Amino acid sequence: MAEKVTIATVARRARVSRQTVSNVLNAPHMVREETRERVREAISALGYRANQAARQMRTGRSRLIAVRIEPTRDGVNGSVLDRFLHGLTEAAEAAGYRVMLYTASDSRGEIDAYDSLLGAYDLDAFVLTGTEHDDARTAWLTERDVPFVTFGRPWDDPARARSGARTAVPSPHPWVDVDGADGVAQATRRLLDTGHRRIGFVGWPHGSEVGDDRRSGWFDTLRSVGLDPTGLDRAAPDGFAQGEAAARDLLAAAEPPTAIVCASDSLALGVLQAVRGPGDWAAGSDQRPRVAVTGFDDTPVAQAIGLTSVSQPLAQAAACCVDLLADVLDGGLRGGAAGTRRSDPAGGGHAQVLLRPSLVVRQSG
Amino acid sequence: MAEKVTIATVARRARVSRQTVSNVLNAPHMVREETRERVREAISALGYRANQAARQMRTGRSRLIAVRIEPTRDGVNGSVLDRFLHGLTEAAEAAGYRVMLYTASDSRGEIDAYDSLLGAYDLDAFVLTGTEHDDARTAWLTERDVPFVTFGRPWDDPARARSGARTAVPSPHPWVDVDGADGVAQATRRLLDTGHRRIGFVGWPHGSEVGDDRRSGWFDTLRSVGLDPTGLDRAAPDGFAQGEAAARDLLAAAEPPTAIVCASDSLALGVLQAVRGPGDWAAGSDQRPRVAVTGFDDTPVAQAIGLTSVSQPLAQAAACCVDLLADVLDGGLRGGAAGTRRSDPAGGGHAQVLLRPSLVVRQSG
DNA sequence: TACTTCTTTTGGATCGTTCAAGAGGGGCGA
DNA sequence: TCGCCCCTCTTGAACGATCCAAAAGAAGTA
Repeated sequence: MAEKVTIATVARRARVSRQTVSNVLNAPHMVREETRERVREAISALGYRANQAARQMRTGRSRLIAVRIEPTRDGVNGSVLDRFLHGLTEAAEAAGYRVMLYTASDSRGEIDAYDSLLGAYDLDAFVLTGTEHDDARTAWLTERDVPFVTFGRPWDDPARARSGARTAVPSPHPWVDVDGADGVAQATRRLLDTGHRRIGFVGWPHGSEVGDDRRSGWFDTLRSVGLDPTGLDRAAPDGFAQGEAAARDLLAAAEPPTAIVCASDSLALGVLQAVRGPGDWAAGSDQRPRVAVTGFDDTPVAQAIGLTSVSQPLAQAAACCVDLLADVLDGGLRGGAAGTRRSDPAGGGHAQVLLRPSLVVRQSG
Repeated sequence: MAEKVTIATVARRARVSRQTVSNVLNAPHMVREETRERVREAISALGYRANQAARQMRTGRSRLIAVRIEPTRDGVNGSVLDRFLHGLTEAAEAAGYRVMLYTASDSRGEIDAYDSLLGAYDLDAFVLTGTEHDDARTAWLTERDVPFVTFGRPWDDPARARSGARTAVPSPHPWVDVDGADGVAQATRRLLDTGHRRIGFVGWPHGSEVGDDRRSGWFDTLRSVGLDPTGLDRAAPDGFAQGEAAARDLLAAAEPPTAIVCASDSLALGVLQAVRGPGDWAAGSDQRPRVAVTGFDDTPVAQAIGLTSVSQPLAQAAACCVDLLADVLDGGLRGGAAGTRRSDPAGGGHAQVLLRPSLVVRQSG
């Protein structure tokens, strides 16, 4: 077992003091070029790595970011969080941070978890996935000046949230989100472009912010080209069977739609079932279905089944979360990720990023 | 902002010394009942929480466990790791540990990650998911006496691995796994019980340990009742289209199988496609398919589509991983999880746990 | 009373790092 | 020449916990 390498070991070898080594690491400009080089050489020769615990004790910063891991959701959308987590971990590593997990069964439990994590591990920041109306968690964190970013808009004021970053309204906290309305609009527009005129929508029951936002993308797009969406949408809880039932209902109308846009892949899978013949299922089939179907989230199932779906840039969203946090934590030293639509804080508001999803076109539509 | 609560704050309030407070926390038996109570009262009144960084600096233990988060796999099986992670985090919290994530693109990168994590954060242990033949990572960790558990058997010697814990062969390191062969055997046996005699198998190409293990469950079960499995299995890389192709090939045989067991839900989904009529897809349908199909992993897709599938007890597996680590780290203070088949170390080997999966029967078979 | 033994408490040292303050040397203007 | 500043580097102290050695107190024994 090799001797433990500390800053003192490095200092001895480079024939300087501990503080100089520390300066090379944290404030290189204060050290003369020649000395800096000598210290760097010693560091890599000895394989020195700064001990985070000791650093944390002095600075109060742990370089740790916490994110909640939720129990797998019902339905097909299980792997979304998974992909986000992976992106988050990767981006955090690049920025010199690590990701720590915690669980909680509800908002109250999540706040307890914050308390415990902050007390024991001095966490630097939190990433919240999914935001609620009038969120108790964001209030708690804000009150205590704990840095955090949400993946999901603060939906407190629907009218404001709807417009999102497009008008750069001051935000109560930094957030990153994917523009669901835009994704659904892309899907709808493409169907219009390929000649469809009666385009239906199967989404979640009214009242869910994310669901209403996605529906608005379909609604507004139809209206913008002078088509009447009335009677062409159905609301159903997320799920295969619910999607199928909604689609059957929609198709039983006097003038059934020739295409259906869905708020999730789970619903879309059910809709496809209601709509398609057996031969169409094959991934390799180039046979067009009778009714075009579009999903949302581009889950592995959509990929397997050949379902056209709206794909969220999860890795990019995760990278943005880390960027925003790094801005707060490191004092704006890092630039934003490339290609993001970023609204910088204005009038006391916080940074907000709204990403555009992309449409992955497959055989289903 | 409240004053920071340290062990000294608690000591002052309870009118004892710091050491006495520390003893109450780490060696309560050394402190007189009355004093102990007074200190406990002060701790909860002040909301004191031990600072892990300071504790770690003195003791060298961080109470942190690391696990790799992999990029989402191809195919339907995305949420398996997700569920395992959730269970791991929950079990770790209960045992007083936290879970930290890291990424790596290959074995070499993973070893670099170990090095970095150990150097910077003094990690207590690692959980490896998925094991390879002749794994470089386990060798590295063993060499440096870093505690770890693998979720997945060490497959170094196929003959030995096949028998698993059933014979309690000394293991090179602690591991937890799910008995895939047993899961497939359960599925096969159930098909036999419901009258099937020609039962096929669609699995991965030979050479993958997990795949061969699952195939053996089907093979051995047929043989045990005097049936000949010859010609009734097909090998295909994981995926929907591959499963469909394999099934078509199988069904084109002179005496096609009346039921097909699959090594994954992805394959099963493709097999179902090759096998079923359109009406059978509905989750609510009670129409029996022409050919019974069984998957593996009980993914959300299987749940949505009504596919009979073998379900891995992932939460339990995660809890076992934590138990085994706690045994090593805390010196065997904790008992094993209830209801596990546990082989305790014998003759210098390490603890190993082989869990039984369960069959979730749905409409598909 | 003095000595021993056992329990409980105390003060000081320590882990590895960064902060605050200061020392030493050279350049520059008065 | 002196004083001042700047640049570079060094020294001592601190963060908050635990470990260690030893003191204080209680109780038993000669």
